[in-house]
Amino acid sequence: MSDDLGFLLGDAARLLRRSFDERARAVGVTRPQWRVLALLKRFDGSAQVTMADMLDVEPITLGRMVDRLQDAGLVERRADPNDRRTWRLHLTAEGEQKIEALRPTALALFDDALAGLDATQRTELEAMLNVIRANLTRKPLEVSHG
Amino acid sequence: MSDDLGFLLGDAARLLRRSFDERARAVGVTRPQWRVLALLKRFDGSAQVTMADMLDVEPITLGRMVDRLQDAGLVERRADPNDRRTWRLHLTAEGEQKIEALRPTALALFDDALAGLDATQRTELEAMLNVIRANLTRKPLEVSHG
DNA sequence: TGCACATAATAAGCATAGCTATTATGTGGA
DNA sequence: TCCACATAATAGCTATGCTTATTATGTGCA
Repeated sequence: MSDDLGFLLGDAARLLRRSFDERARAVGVTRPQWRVLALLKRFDGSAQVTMADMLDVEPITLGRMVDRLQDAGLVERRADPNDRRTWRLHLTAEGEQKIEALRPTALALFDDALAGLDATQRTELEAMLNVIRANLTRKPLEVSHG
Repeated sequence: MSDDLGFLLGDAARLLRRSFDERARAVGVTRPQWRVLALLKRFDGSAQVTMADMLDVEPITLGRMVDRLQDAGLVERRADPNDRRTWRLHLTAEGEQKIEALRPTALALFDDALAGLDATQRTELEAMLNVIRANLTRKPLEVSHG
């Protein structure tokens, strides 16, 4: 029954998020927030629309997350000197600390989640999830199949 | 990098939900709602707490979903004759129709999502996701690893 | 009987995430 | 120059899903 795969995927993802949140609560950052921080560490100074695109999330969704991250003092919005519409996002020192603080938590979680799967299986799983992600990611409609 | 697996899983699940919602919007049911309806078809008359348990969701989360499903006329709450605390949930005729209407949509979605994975890979994927789910599902603490 | 505890459901509050609509600003063409 | 259109961000609405707290009801024990 290939239906089960859809349910399974949703279940596994929800459990992963729940487990992350449980462990990370003390640090005060959720998994999606952590994703934003981690991406920002690599691409400091990105515009919101760029970040939203990289995370494959709607701009408004990212905007709300940035609201909260800014309230928490982890991220800063700075005006773009060339385009008054855009905000440039920057990690604060506190934001960087959060990322470091969460690293062991995240590693432990993935360790627990993937217990019982050997290296080969993990590689295969990663490949298959990449296929699914690619299949479902919004693409230019050239690839239409209708 | 096993970190990527965690992100990937979340991404794939989010994309799956988004894609389902896009396709199912015309029918007016979301993926989680569909899950409730589908489970109810198999276990008509279940109490809310039982349903929440089967879906591995908090009772309040299910309660809200039932609120909306009831408003939409797809589900009915009927009093339990033996226990005045509990509600028994029942599919309405309209609810059953929704399930039927969504079946081809769901099948097409899973087809698209899993395109490029052969039967063997799908079986493996299912097995691995089951392992992950089992690893993360709340269990009695006998299985402690601390 | 009556009190302690458990259980079913709900309430309030927050975070993620989507949709449509709106506002402000940038840009290209007549 | 000015108008049409595009783009960046936000607002309001809805739905999941979690946490803690509360209400109503059931049950076991003294």
